Amino acid sequence: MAGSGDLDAAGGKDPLSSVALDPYSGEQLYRQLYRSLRNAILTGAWDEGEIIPSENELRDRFAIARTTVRNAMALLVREGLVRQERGKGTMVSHRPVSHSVWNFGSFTDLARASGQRPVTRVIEHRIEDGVLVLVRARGLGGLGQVEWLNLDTSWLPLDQYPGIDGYDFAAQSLYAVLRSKYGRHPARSELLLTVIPPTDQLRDVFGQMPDPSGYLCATGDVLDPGGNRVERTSIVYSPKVEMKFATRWGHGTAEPAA
Amino acid sequence: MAGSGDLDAAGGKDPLSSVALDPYSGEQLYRQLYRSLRNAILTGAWDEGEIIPSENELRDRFAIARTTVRNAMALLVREGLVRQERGKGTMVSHRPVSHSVWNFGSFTDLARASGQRPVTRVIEHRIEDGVLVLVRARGLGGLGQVEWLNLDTSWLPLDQYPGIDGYDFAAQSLYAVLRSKYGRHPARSELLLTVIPPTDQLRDVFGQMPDPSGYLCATGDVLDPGGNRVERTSIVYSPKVEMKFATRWGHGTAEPAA
DNA sequence: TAGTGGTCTAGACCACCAT
DNA sequence: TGGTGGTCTAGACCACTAT
Repeated sequence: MAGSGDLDAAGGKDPLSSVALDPYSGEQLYRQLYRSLRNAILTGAWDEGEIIPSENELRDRFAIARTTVRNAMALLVREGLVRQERGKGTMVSHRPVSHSVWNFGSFTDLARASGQRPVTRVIEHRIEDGVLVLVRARGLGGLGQVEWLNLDTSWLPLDQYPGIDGYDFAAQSLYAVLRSKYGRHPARSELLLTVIPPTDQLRDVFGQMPDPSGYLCATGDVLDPGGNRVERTSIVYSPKVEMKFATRWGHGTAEPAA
Repeated sequence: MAGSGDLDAAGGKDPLSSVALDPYSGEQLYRQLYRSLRNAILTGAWDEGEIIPSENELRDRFAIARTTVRNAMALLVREGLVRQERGKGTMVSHRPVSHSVWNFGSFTDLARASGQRPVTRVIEHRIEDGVLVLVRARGLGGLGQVEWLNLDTSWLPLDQYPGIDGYDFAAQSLYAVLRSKYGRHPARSELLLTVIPPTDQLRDVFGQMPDPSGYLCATGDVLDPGGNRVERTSIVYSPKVEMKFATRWGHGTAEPAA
């Protein structure tokens, strides 16, 4: 079980304790290391600005060449997840979103926070190349009138979730089924924000007037604590949803340079 | 065709004929090679899609390690000036590259992560109702070509910042001025994400083809540690910027309800 | 088959930072 | 002074492409 298997004493922690690299897995070593570090960072294993294990330490620990470590680091640097400083070390550079009013968390949380009932309508439920494609409109409402706020598409491989096409996700929460029936526990998500043009389907669902020039769309993966993909998802947001974010810069004396 | 007379023959050309690397110049070897290749590419020594000398050829020619050649190549690839294909070679490319960013850090962070120089162009600088309206295009680049990634608008009240309209923010960082001249220290921001339709100005700045249906825009306040507004800002992102978000649900073993 | 870029090893020396 | 990342060497094997 991943998650709370930490060890060590004296405030010790080891976000990489359960990580092992397999040269025969078919995946490149530097990619495995990159994924492991990335997962630890995005899981919040280290705080903003905290120093992660040095290149030499990672080299010794995983018995690989430093070049391989540096290849992994290069990917993290390019993504802006870490920054490196000679003489000091490699620091986490991830700026977590805090106190977002409307976040990308679960829709049920959002509904609960606003004190309204979440409503789900299944719009599509089809199998495509061994994958269940589930399209749901999510809204808040009353009985007579529902305000539709999201259009969620989920891709669920049948080999990973045998029989999942038999559920009625208008009546049951998808995540509840994933947890109780398949033992999968969504813990975090990695999303890419894009703008998509209006379609008839979106106009139909959101009923927005006037027609917006584009909709905000978040596409990506929902992952379990170990960094394994639970589902692939795409969420289109109604213009009525106010997407607010709070970011903070640096720590203590650190300041944004521009 | 005077002087260096190796190879060539039929249509022979050698864009690197006058290039020599000096290990004692103080500049790193891979940077010297990078500059030489970059210069040759930008002066049109090779056509779009044309294959430049292979890594092994450059290694032998300049008597350096292949790692050093690859370090130079990595810079060119990151700038989108070349693309590499295994088995084929390294080809000149002028395709735009995308920039992956996690959350909304400062623009300097983006530049630092991509290892390129941040560039600022002041597009508007006017006073309106006692407020300095400053519109800046922010980009990454090079001397020859700049890739514009943001269009930032800042609103700065003159009563709060007397004389701020006298600075040249193409030469100085806005935040550096706010800190050093006005003692204001930006620490965090609260932003609202929206989609805005294309305008001629945006098309002009980003030069995106095809025209996107909308641009991602973050509008809100930049605050100091005490929560006082430092500036009001609006940032429009180029479609080339890949906006990534990581979210976490609950804490430890907590799980999303839906 | 010969050549390409992709990955990896096992070293080395350096400038820089914290102590 | 010991540790860090930055640079560099001199190899190696691989998957892939072109011929």
